[in-house]
Amino acid sequence: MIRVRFAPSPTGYLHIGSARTALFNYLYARHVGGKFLLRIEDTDIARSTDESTRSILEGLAWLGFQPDEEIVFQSNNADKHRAAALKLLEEGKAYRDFTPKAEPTDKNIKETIADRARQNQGVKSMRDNPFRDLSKAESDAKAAAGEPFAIRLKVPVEGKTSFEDGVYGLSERDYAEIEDLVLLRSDGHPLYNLAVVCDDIEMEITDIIRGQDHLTNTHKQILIYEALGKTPPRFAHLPLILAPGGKKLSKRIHGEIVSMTTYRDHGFLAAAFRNFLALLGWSPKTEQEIMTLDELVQSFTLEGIHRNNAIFNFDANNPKRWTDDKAIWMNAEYIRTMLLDELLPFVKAELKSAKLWRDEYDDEDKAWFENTVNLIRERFFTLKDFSEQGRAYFSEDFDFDETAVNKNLKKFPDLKVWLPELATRFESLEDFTHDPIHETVGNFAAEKGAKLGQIMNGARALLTGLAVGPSMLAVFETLGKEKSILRLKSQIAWNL
RNA sequence: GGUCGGUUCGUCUAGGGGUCUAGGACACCGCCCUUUCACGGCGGCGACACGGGUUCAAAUCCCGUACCGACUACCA
Repeated sequence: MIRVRFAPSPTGYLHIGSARTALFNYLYARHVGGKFLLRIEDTDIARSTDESTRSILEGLAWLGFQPDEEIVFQSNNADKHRAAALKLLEEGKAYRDFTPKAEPTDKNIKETIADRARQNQGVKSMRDNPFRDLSKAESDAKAAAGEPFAIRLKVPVEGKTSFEDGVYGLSERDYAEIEDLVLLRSDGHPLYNLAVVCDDIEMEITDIIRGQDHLTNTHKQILIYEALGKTPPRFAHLPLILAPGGKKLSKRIHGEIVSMTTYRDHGFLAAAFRNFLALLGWSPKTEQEIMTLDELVQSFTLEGIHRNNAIFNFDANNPKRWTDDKAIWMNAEYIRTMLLDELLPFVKAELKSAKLWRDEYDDEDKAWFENTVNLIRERFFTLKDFSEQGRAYFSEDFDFDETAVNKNLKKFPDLKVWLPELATRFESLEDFTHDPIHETVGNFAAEKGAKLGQIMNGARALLTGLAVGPSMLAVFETLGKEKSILRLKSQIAWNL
């Protein structure tokens, strides 16, 4: 039985890269008929928060990835991790390091590490720790005397680790490049690499699919597996999702754009976003791009995953491009092509949250509601559009777009009397449907010596507040005789 | 600095020695449709990082360079 896990650390909301990692794990598990598990890696007490855990769970739920077994919280296993470290110490595969803990500097931590690595270049061996070969008696004595110590893995002097990565192929690393990593902090807290390995063993994980940033960690973890006498699982590393310019996509620099909840809150359909995410770093190798979850599951293989990083394209300074163009397009594609019945609940929820929902839409006005949604969805990009651009269809209280008013109304002052006049013509219309409306407006335009478009667009501005939208005949019909007349006569837009 | 990885249109990608004058999608531009448009149809722009090899033949294999990224913590 194949068992995979998604293991986020709760130090923020669900990141777009993590979401994709979760997606790929999920697709892989489903594809091979295995299990998809979830583990919260909350061992960094200083940075982990319950709030983050909730946010991550919420994001996963939105995307539709429910774990197949109970969620594992890594912090609950700290005792087991400690025991493993002690066992390795006992067996002589690890040692106590009595070197005093270095005080953290306030400088950028990444830079500090790189600087130190540069300085140590060619000078420091990975095996020159003075406590590495301390006799057991001496080590025990110091420990008994209460001297604080960390426990480090005793990496062999000669040899190399190697594994076959499911995406990157054969990966080898000389022991000389790997430090004697710390397993247990001097305050007794187990560290990441140890915790991960122990938990993956405990959870019987067979395949680890995670970000490429863990590629080099893998060698350290394999060393731990070996020390523990366990066979390592299979590994597959995913290329990263970067920001425009090829830089790391971070919440600190890029803000809410990297958070999954942002997409939900901006009217994205989970199915559309999931589809978009799947195509970032993976390809079905066909020309089909719109794929249902089932289709994704069916065609998902590790071979389709790329080795090069993908860029999540967006422009923070351009509201129209606040997120990746293709993601927006895909959402629009879903909105206008999915089964209407599947879309309706989402529209209902959106209207409810905008206080535009009326219970009649579920009852006597059901047909009207469905037709209207079907009519206006053609040009919409997100669910938000139903309550914003589409507001005039559901409420009398809507705004007039400035360009619509200027371009289609004020530019033709005659319309100020013509449109109310057209409304009067409508009053005598028995059958307020496509053909009679068409005839009435056509005759009216001819009478006035105006172009049909001039009348139609003026009416559009008055009836919908916008310069764009569906065919006006459909709009008249949808809004109905009463509202059409009322809005044509209204002088509000003229006084703006 | 070291180790490792990567490099096909602006972006996501197909391709893995000949079928490549490099295919698709998004974006952009133009035309058509038309009462508007953000729909639809048609078309256009646009890429194999660079330099050496190997080969009859290289986007595809090898080497080097450049650039980008990851790791190099008693973070995860």
